[in-house]
Amino acid sequence: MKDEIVESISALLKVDKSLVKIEYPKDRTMGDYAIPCFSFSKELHKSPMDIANYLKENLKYNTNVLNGYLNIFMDKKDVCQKVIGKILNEKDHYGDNDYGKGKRVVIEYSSPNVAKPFGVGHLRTTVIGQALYNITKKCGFDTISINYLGDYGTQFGKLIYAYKTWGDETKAKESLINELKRVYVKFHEEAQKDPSLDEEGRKWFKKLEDNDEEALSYWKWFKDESIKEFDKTYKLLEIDKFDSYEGESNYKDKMEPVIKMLEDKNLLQISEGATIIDLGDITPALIKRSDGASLYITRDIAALIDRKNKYNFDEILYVVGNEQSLHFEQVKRIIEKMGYPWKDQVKHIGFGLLLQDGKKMSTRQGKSVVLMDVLNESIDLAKKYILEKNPNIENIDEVSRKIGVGAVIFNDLKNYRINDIEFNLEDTLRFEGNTGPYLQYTYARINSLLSNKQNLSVSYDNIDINEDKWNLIWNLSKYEENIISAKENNDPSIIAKYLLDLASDFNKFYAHEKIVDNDQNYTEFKLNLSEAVALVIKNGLSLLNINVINKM
RNA sequence: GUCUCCGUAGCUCAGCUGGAUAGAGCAUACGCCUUCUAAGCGUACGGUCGAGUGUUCGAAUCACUCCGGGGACACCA
Repeated sequence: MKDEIVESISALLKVDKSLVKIEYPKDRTMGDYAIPCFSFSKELHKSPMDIANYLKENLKYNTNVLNGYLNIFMDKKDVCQKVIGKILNEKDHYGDNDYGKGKRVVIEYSSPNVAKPFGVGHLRTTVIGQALYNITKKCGFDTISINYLGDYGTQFGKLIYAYKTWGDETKAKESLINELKRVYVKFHEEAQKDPSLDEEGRKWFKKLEDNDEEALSYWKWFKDESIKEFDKTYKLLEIDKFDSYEGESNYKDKMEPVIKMLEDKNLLQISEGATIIDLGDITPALIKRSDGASLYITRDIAALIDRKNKYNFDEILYVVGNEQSLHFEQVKRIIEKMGYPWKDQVKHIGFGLLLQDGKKMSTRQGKSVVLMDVLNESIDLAKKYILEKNPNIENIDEVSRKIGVGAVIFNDLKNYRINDIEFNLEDTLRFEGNTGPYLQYTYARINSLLSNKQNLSVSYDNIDINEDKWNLIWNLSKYEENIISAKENNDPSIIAKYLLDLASDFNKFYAHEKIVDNDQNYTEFKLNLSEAVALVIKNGLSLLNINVINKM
């Protein structure tokens, strides 16, 4: 619809298409599309009003002119028939588009640390990453998800030593993660008294690096058990699987070649005993410690080059906190200095902190909060609220799980990702206002209406499309452009806001008029419209990895 | 100190690739269920868009300066 309008205007005024901007009027009653005519004014040496009036005379659309804007009114019945028809026909595929057709995107996200509980610190990367994965696929990209586990480093030497020294096999069988946590704490306590323990840790890490069998088998055991443990959290979040599980350990033998390349290109310098790359106006990157050990950035560069070779991506997204922006800037500069022409394909998708009372979220002891605990707490609270509203509900466990988990995810995704978000379980689970449960409630409401549907074909002859309905239909037609915008900005909150707006429009419609009435044809039309809304809510929430509920 | 992000209603935030009277939710006060899920809808109250200067026909939006807050800044990841 938009393209046609741009074509006609640019032809009529003989101006370049890029000059023709199509906006949405602030007030929806002013029109469906708005063309500001100010920018033509300079080009054509006429007043915006004259230009707008000229367009009004010569365009085949129904228009009006106000304050230098040309407002266009679409044929409501025509749009309505097309949009509803398209949605009911395409169902879950409504909004599919080929924005990214033929292009490949790699997304790295979640990335919990092996041998540690899945902390709430990894919630944001997980849900933002997963939403971007879903959105990207919807846009037709060939998408690859990578979970880059923190599975390497001196702490594994310490863990092996600690487990060998103080580990209890029976406890380990119950929960290896808890047992590792216990011995790791013990290690640190003992190491305070006896610093030689740190040396033991380093020795075991060295053994691990040298592929010592015993060290490797412990390490592998820790890693396998950790992944099993993570899968419980992923299952609750309904994240099936990642296309690739990698770890820092995958790159232990790929770093030397990278360092060699850097050397060959004369990029390395020695400074204060360490090996660095000078990056001009930003902080130099530390490639090797003064003791010769490699660092995080070296592994990241090795991994990046490896992925480029392996996947030949058009874009790679790193869903990692804002605080690492310097790190990624360094990575990009180094890639560029190495002579690779694709540094602009590397994108850091940063996000703000999860705060509680204005401070980084942690337990009373200052430890990181276990994500599973937060989700379970949310589910319990949801259950309590649901039973207050509806004591006879069926499938209470399933419903409270979907609402409890969905609320936490929605709370994370509803705001612009760069901003810090305040986490308050009460607010998150509020059953009023801009929340996940509000959307799920709207869906459930529509779902119960739909039992009245008779699947008749609708005649549009005597149908009145009032403001409530038109707002809804117009909003439904904008779904695809919102998905694309969410991808362009790599920001799932665009979808979340869109859905809130849509649900709000539906609830107005629902409150203002009766949907099932005596007029069979009109009822069927309103039910079709309702079903279209339900399909889009379901579809949009699924992009955010949130489930809908049929009854609540 | 340098770099960077942020500053919009009492609170949480939209709007920011410049455009028509600055929008939601929560909170507060009212109103709406003999009729489809009131987890909803509506009304009222609430704003020098941190401050200033500039660019522009037009600035919450762009640029610069300042103020306030967060984060990063070499041997962690």
